[in-house]
Amino acid sequence: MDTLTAEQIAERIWLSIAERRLRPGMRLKETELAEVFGTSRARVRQVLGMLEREGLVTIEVNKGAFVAEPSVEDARDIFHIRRAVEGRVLERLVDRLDKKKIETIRRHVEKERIANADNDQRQIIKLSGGFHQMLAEMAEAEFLSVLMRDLISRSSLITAAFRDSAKYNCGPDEHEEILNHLRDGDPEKAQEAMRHHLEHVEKELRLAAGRDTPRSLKDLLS
Amino acid sequence: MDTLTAEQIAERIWLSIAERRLRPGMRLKETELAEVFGTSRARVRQVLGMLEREGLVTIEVNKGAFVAEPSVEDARDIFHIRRAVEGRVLERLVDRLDKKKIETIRRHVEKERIANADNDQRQIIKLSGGFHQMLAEMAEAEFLSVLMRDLISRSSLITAAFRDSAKYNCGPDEHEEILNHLRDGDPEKAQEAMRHHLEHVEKELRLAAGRDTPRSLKDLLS
DNA sequence: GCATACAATATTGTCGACAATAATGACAGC
DNA sequence: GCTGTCATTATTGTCGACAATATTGTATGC
Repeated sequence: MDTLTAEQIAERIWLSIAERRLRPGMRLKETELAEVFGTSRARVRQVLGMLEREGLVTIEVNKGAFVAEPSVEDARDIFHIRRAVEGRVLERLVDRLDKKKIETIRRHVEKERIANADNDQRQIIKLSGGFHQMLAEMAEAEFLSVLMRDLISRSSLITAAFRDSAKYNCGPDEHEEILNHLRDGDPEKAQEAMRHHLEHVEKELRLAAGRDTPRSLKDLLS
Repeated sequence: MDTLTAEQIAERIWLSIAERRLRPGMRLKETELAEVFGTSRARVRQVLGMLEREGLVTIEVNKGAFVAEPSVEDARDIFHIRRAVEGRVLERLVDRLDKKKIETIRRHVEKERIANADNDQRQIIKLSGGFHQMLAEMAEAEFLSVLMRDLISRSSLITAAFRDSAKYNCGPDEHEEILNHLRDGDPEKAQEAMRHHLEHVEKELRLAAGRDTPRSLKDLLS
């Protein structure tokens, strides 16, 4: 892979943020990124624009790009909206799922299980988001896919920022439970399982008092 | 106004689409746009990227940018999701509105009324979207504002594509009704009025059979 | 010694030139 | 006269150079 596309670079940065290698507030210099990915500054700027739109970085004019620093309120809002959107997705899914799609999802969950067994963090993160993205795409509403992509990005950042352990331990069991209810054609239970899943993820965040992401040195030293 | 910012250019193009001067499918050549707005191609490309993310234009690699052509399904989906999102906004608003904010909204609706009386299409479109954007921002959830902006853009395109008359006759009366219920602290009635408002707008679209936007000459001549 | 002004450096913002690709038109062969 | 091929033109994609701005370092006056 010689020349990376903007999307590929964006994914790499997203993964670095989700893996907590890039922490909220960190500076993202254009020339550095360009060197790292062996590309031009122009492309890096394009990528940073995409990431800003997805809420992963903030860009200050004439200052530069930084990994975004979501607030506790942001975290709550995102999960709140996400519960609503995932609900709509499942609503739409019941009419649209056939054996073939169920099988596709099943294979995906299987991959998640393997990645978990291997403790392959990068794959775990990618596949975990991919599960929800796949459901949104099967709902066959263009905008829901776009929206879900956005929500997954922001959720990844929030998880990285507020989670206690470095481990991304949202195992595939809950995904499989949702899948099983979908297979059984039981939308209510699928909805319930999804709600439970999202609440579980949110509960594991430290949203109470201590925040992980000092906004500035001032906050850090006060 | 000598040099326009990317946002200003994007707004101008959005307005042209909403006013039906730019129709779905129309080609948007970079050099032409650059000349029209007295700017560089680089900036135009930046703007086109923004508009693509908002769903207003589609970009085909090595082909160029075109005004997006929403399908009937897209239209239904957008309004479906929009109803849900506007509902969440109103939910959050009840706890957050004070006299000052109510007054701000009231003044906005007043402006809408004036624009309507003057039959100033451009102002009508801007203010009509601005009403919903204002509510979303008062809900104080960053992501809801971003989301609403997106939904408003796409709704404008859909309205332009599927509406019978050229007139943008979503008058300020329904906005005022929502405002009144909010002022009275009656969330249920506000929700009801919003639902009615959005359904009214959607009902006025020709989403049944005939579509306004031929995807290609083949469709047009078959 | 401290603060302020100024210079040097680093970083981002903007643009125009060139390369790559697609669309169009001309021409030759049949 | 029609079709396929090639050349021409038009348009988009990419990049590096330069300008504008912010940051850091240095010196100077008090």
